[in-house]
Amino acid sequence: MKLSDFELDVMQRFWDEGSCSASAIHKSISANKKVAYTTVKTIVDRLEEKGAIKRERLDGRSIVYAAVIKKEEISKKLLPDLVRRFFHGNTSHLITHLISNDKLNEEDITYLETFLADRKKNKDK
Amino acid sequence: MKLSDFELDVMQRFWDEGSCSASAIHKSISANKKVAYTTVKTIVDRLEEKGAIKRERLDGRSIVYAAVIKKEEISKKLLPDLVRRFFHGNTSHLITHLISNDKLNEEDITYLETFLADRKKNKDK
DNA sequence: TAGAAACTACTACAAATGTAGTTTATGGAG
DNA sequence: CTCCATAAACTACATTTGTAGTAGTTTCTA
Repeated sequence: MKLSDFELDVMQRFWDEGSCSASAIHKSISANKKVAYTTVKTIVDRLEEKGAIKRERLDGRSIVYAAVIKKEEISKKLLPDLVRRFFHGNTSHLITHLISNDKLNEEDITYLETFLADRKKNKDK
Repeated sequence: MKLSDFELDVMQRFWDEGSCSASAIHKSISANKKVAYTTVKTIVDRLEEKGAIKRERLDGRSIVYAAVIKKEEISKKLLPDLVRRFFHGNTSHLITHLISNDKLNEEDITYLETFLADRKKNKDK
């Protein structure tokens, strides 16, 4: 399933906040960028056509939709593409890039070290 | 600068192999998917219009183009978006996701540990 | 040197995307 | 019970993207 940027922004709301109506999505998105309600509704309609969300119930006249596809289904497609394109298919290179460029704080680093250590331990089992 | 998927695939060649002609790009891409030469040429033309590449010289009748924008310029835009969308803006989450899901081998893990250790050392200086 | 091969420039077009207006129906406030 | 704000449904349209054909031009090659 291929989703456009705007469609992804809308899915974000379903993934983060669960089921909601088109107007709820519109309110949420309006906080960041000016966009007409009907624009958002169009995207919601397209997501429904694509089978990314489905009608769950009614709240007054409002249709409450729920996500059908999971965030992971999308990221599992996007990540390998990105790694291939920008890091020669080598995940380690992406990781070191992230560590170098994304100003991780000490806490993050420690967390990662622990994570790596744990992973090694579990691997041995 | 926003580039489409196909445009990115073409840029890939410039980034990896340096300056080249439309037919060289076509040959390279043809190895993976069947596509007409003129299709590739159209993408190359669009990349030139966008200012992503420029004419460098001629090789017989062939125009040899060179990348203008750097890979980093693009990935520096895409990565934060991806992290925001799929990992709540938390880079560490993306990293642990990559470590967990992308079957890194022992070598990769060791490399990362070393990388983290070095980074810590340099930070102290 | 004449024709083939290959390359550029230009044109075309359907599908996807971002954006929003118009029409119609209705839940709910007073 | 009536009216209106609001939501759904439908329509519209410019731009971008993927895809490729055609026409014209230039370098080789036999």
